[in-house]
Amino acid sequence: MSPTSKSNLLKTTFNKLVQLSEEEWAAMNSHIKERTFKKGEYLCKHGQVEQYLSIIFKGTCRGFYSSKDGEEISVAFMFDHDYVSAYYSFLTQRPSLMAIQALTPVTVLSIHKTDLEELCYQYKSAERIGRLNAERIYRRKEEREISLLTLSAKERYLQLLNQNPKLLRQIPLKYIASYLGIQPESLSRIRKQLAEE
Amino acid sequence: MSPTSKSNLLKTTFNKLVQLSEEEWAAMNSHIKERTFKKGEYLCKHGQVEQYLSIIFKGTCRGFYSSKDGEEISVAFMFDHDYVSAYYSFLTQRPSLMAIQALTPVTVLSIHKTDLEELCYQYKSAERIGRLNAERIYRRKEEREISLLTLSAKERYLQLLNQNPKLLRQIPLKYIASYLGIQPESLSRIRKQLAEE
DNA sequence: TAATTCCCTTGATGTAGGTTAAGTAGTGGA
DNA sequence: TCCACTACTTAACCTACATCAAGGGAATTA
Repeated sequence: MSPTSKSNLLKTTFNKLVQLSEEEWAAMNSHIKERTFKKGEYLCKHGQVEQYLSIIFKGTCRGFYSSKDGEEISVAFMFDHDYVSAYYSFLTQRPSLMAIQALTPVTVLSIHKTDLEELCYQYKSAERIGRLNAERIYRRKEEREISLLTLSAKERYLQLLNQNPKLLRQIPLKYIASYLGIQPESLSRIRKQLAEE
Repeated sequence: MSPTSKSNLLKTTFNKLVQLSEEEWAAMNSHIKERTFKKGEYLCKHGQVEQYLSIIFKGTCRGFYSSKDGEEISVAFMFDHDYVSAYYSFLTQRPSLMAIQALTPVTVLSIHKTDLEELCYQYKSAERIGRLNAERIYRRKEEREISLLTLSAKERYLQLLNQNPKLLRQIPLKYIASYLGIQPESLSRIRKQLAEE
């Protein structure tokens, strides 16, 4: 795809949060950096400080924690045109507990923390972008909390498929299992059950 | 307690988020409203739009959702000097899915959404307070997500007691059970088990 | 192409927590 | 004061999911 369509993606995405003037847009655009990752590479590792707020141009990522006993817990999957960032680390500039890994080859359009702060301070939209993003992901966590507290693993799986059918094809089942809070074996059995119905 | 100490509570609390000038502080203080609730009353009901961001001067509250089958799911407990608000509704000004109930007689110091927006727009701190609050509660949800995904009910109970021993005395066990994602009977068993050890 | 590894599945068995039912103690209202 | 109600507990039984062990197929590497 052409640089123009990448620009368009960014423009569209940011405009959902704040109405940027041509001037603001041009200033922001000049700081956008394209980054690519191979399958399996990390956009952000555990312990690293997240420098970028990015939007996925093409590809699939997952965010995950590591529990004390070394197990990986997937907590988010991100696709084309989604935001991607180890958000808490990005906000606080402290070492990240969450890692972000490319599950396919990935191209993202990134803006650096410093640039975003500077730009948006200048244009009075920084706090707003930050606030709206925080609110958005907070809401998502709240929904997830309800889902974890009230639904069975099978119901959560169906909900997930319903919300995001792409998952089925693109993401290894073991990651989906950990996202659902169950073991891969259990997910296997749930899928078998559903296929038989 | 005197009005002065109430002022002090507010000043201290807000100053943790933003450094307010004397002028900003005076302006904000003039819009603070004291509200009281009896035990069992609601600070915000399901379906209502949350108008206030409040700080508890004295008392204990719980926030809870209702699942489709009519069950209550407690998701937060708030004590003296904590923020309290049906936050998502406050942010979006849409009807709240979360209700907030006084578990004891409660006195809060509240600022109205409109006043906060106006004030802080004027003083350039609005978005900042909003952002920092959203980030704070987001982080809490993230921690809770991990806890729900990786710990057993018994471990979550111990973690909760550890973080907030007051809970033991002040909050009915059935609410704690629902917060932990288990039935009251199961919490009973867990408590018995722990007592025997 | 063979070898290795990873991913997914299946089966057998174990366990945390759910469900149902019953009983006790404390609390507020008439 | 008695009644009704709610909060909490206990016990018996049941279910969803975990754990352990094994095997097959696809993908990666030599």
